[in-house]
Amino acid sequence: MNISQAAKLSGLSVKTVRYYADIKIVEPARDIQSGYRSYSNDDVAKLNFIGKARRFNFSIEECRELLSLYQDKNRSSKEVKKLTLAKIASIDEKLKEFHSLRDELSHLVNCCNGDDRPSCPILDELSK
Amino acid sequence: MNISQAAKLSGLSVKTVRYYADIKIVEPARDIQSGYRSYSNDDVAKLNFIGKARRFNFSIEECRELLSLYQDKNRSSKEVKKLTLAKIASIDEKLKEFHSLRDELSHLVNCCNGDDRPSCPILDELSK
DNA sequence: TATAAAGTCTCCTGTTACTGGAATGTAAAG
DNA sequence: CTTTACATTCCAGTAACAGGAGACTTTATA
Repeated sequence: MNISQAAKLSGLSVKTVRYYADIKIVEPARDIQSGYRSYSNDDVAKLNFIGKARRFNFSIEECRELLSLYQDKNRSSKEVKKLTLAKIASIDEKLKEFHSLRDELSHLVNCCNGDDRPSCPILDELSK
Repeated sequence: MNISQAAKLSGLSVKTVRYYADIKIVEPARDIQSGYRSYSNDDVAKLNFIGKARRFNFSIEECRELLSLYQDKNRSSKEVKKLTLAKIASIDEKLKEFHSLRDELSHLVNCCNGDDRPSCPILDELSK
């Protein structure tokens, strides 16, 4: 099938699918006549896989790794679990950061009158 | 003072400080002899301000806005509060996303044996 | 069948907020 | 006077694409 069909089936944009071909993560066959990319069902399955992994916040390089594990019938689930645990840990870090950011900001907002006068504890804090 | 001094006082890297000059957010004077950037205490205060605002997850453009509010003695605290509330809202969104990501991933991890056998519910989920 | 429209191709630029490095020039220390 | 430290500009790279130009192929319509 052509690229737009593959894009539709995988829920990705044509641009993204073409990008994935460029970076050699999903490399479709080529129609010799037209030079058009020609996607198999298997290619679409890979696109789907990557799309999902991306939504789980895995980077492209991690997707590459997961994909090769996925295609390796002898892989151990241990390896996949390890990658996933590392991902969870990095998400936890971000969660912590954002939580404390949020707390500090909302504290500042609560101290700020939000009126037409210039006095503003938010700016005061930023300039300390 | 020279750029390295300004960088040290503001807790930013020299590269970053130079970058901030390039994008015209903190524009120091120039030494006519050497062409070196020459930072005043006021410039350093701005660098500090920006550094803090960045740590609060404000983008450079938002920093620009906050900085001009900061320098406007007639600004109303309302404007600053509005920006900050918007920032909190966007952080809340990210928090929500990351929370649900985390939950899904840890659910998958709990289902995965993590042994030397190939069966892996994580990959199964990604390939669905 | 001629033409128009839709789809595809490659290549280039821009995004965010810097970081690293090369080549070169200036200032301070010995 | 030379070494060393610090400064300058300019270019490339980062992550993961999106947008657009110009050219070509395929498909649909008149």
